[in-house]
Amino acid sequence: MSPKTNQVNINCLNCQSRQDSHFAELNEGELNTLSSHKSCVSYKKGQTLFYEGTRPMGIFCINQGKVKVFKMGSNGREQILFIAQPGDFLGYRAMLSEEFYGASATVIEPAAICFIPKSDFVSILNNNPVFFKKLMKAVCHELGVMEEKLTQIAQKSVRERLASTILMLKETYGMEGEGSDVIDIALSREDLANIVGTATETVIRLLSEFKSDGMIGLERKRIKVLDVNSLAHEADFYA
Amino acid sequence: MSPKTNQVNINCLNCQSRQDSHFAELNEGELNTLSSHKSCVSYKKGQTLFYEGTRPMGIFCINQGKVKVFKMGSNGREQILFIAQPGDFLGYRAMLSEEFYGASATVIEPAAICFIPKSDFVSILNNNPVFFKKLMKAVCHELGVMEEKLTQIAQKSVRERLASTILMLKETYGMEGEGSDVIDIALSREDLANIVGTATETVIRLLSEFKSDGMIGLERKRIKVLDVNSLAHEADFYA
DNA sequence: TCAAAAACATGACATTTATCATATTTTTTG
DNA sequence: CAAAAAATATGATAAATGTCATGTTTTTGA
Repeated sequence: MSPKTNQVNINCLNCQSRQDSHFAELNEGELNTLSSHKSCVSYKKGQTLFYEGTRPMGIFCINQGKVKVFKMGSNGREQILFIAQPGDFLGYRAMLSEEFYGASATVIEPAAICFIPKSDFVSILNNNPVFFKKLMKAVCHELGVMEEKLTQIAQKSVRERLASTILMLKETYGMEGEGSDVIDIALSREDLANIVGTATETVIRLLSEFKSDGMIGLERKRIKVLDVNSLAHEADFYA
Repeated sequence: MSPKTNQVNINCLNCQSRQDSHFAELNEGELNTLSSHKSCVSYKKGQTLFYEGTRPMGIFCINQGKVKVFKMGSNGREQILFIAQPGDFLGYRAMLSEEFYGASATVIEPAAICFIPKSDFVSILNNNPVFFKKLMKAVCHELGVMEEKLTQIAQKSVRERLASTILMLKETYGMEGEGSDVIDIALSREDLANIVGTATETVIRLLSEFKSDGMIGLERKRIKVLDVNSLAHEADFYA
């Protein structure tokens, strides 16, 4: 209808991000099925893929960009559960447990994201036991990761959690080769606070301290990790 | 060898707890396979089923009793992830993700627990897609529950979390009918603190306050919920 | 490009919660 | 049963962090 949609054309067969995804080992037939049934859309920063409390109709597969997945607390603050990047699936947990979405997903860096209808995804799941097992393994791993995060939030100080989060972000989203010490996400201080589970002001203050101590550099929004060892020390034991 | 073992004989076919477990709908053949391969042991309070960091060799299925599953923090305090009861499986998450145990499991109320070797469990999983799907659904649900817990710990005050935990314990472990307001677990104040994620002294103080305010009663270790509404109010919004 | 909005930053202060000390009660065990 | 150990309880205090206020810088959008 509209003269210009934000629809984009991505074929699963040639998808660069597929190698990093659970779809890596699907056969050509399955990939063609996916390609012909899915829809692909480009999103701007701030657009929301799905909202907590709504019913999942399929899964999202990220081709490009980054997406924050978060729950809204009763105080109105977001708790960011993880940040998805190319190759990641979104929304399959709620779909497979047949529940409403337990979290919302909002784009934080311009993205291209494919949507695969529930029926197609489930049909692949039913016909490909290897894929099913791989996904099961992934969910079980995720659960372990979440239990670890829970323990960290429950037991570590904000200072320790921030140091630990910076190191994690560097590992997960650090650039390749040259400048690998720069965290390559445009994260606001507020988002960072919502990962760590603290107030925005506290993050700002602690970042200043870490900078004064020479552990990190701050250029605009980008955080540069200067001293991994000191940060690791801050992260490990009670301050 | 030993003149008197703590071995017990439980047949899956007649197991009362099976109705509450993921094994509820296995067929007779599968149940017989389970029964002939598993071993069943009775445990006293304080005994440990498995330790964080070790390799899973199978799954534990609880017939009787209660077990706390926890991670040890770097400060030496336990973070209790959940409390398992009859019908619950333990250790399948790490087994299916092919990782070491991410948590330890220790008996908190005298228990009878069956151990099913990995190969038997996996073989049922491979031959029974319905069971596999059910388990997948359960893991996905668990993940959602864990994400909710994470958000609560990150965003709510200790007071709110304690009120919320008391209500949860009443729901999950409350007795039937008469006296359904009594939480039927022998939880030490320390264990309770390790669920809530706070210091033992803080739990003791807050329990005293809740008691003064008439929201709960304390008889020995048992907590009696007297005013659900007030507790819910304490749990929901910032104190 | 410029104005408005959003994000970032810093100070002052209040509050929650952890920690340490110590006393009392309950439970365990020889 | 008595002694020892563990759990519970309470007070005093300090530290960490949240909240509110306000100013500055950066980003956004017309």
